[in-house]
Amino acid sequence: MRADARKNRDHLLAVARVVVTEQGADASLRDIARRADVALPTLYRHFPTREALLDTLLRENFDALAERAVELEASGSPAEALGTWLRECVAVAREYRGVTELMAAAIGDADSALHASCVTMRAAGTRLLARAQAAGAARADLDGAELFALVAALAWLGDQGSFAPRADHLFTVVASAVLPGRTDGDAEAGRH
Amino acid sequence: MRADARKNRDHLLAVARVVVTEQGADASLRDIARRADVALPTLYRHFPTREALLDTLLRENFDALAERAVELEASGSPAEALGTWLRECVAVAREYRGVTELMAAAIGDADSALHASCVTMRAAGTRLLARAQAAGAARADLDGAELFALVAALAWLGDQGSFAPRADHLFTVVASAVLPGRTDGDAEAGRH
DNA sequence: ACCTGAACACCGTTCAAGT
DNA sequence: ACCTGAACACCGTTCAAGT
Repeated sequence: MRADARKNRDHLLAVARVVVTEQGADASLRDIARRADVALPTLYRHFPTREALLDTLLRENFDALAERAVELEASGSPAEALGTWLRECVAVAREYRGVTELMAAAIGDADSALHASCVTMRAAGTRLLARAQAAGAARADLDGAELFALVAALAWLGDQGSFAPRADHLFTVVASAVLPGRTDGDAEAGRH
Repeated sequence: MRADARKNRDHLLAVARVVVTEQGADASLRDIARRADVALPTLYRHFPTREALLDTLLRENFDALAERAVELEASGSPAEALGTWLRECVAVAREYRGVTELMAAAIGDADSALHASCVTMRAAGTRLLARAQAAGAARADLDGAELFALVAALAWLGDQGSFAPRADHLFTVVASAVLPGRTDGDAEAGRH
């Protein structure tokens, strides 16, 4: 890649991070290009699709979650590991508004630029879930795809302004369905 | 209201019902007006806001849910009544794509045209929840606002194509958190 | 190889003019 | 009282032309 192109790409990404933080995943691409002092077709050249751009913004965090899962697999109780990881997943999925719809679309579309990251994340969750199930700590009738969906739904709740104040408590409620009988390690037990 | 205006209004509503079913809650207003053979400002005159239009489409169903709650309050076990009502709520919220975001926005905004309907619905749920809690059947640390949020989240799951096949099962999972210990009356127990 | 101006077809919103 | 044509400011997407 030519030096000027590299510079444009990096700058576009930095600006996109700001704008998507402000406006969410459906931010105006025109606005991003404008604020990056670049013509719109330049943005399209580097990121042919809105998803390609968001993929680049998200992949880092998604892959970090997969690594984090490996870490947690080796430590603590299976139940606590899963609970902690779920909480961190929701936090990452909430980093930008509107990402949950994207996750849902990407996991189901092999052609999506985000697909690989989502599949990696789901696989990591599936391993943690299986370990907790083997220990009898997690609901047996759940699979990784459903865990992924629950994470997305909980992140979605946090994205809706009027539900956001309840999002933490509702995480606890749903987590208690995934990990029945677990009383330690969740947000509220840890708080008092 | 003048006869021609009434006719326009009714026709707009009928067309909107079709278009919103096809395209979801963010359907093109221009398209609705076009397919109703009416100029765009005519649509704006009758429904000054997209929300005002959707409110009219939804109010009927939302109010029916409130009535349905009254019916269920007087019948069967408190747990079964709540479980049945929750399932029907999710079904109504899934009637049009994108309604869940709208519900979340409307419940938190007193100026929204949908606000009253949402508040009525939440109140109905709160009564059913309180009855189930008094019977020791429902989780004590939940309130009506959280129940409303859970319904919206479950409906949202059903709206995401890739999650939709899991939506029924995830309803059962979440319902089991709201109504712990209940083994009858849910979709899966009823199916075998 | 990379960038840009300019166009195209859309959208929501609003105003002044018609009947 | 009600409806409409037409304009405005936006948007995503793409092409031909520049360096």
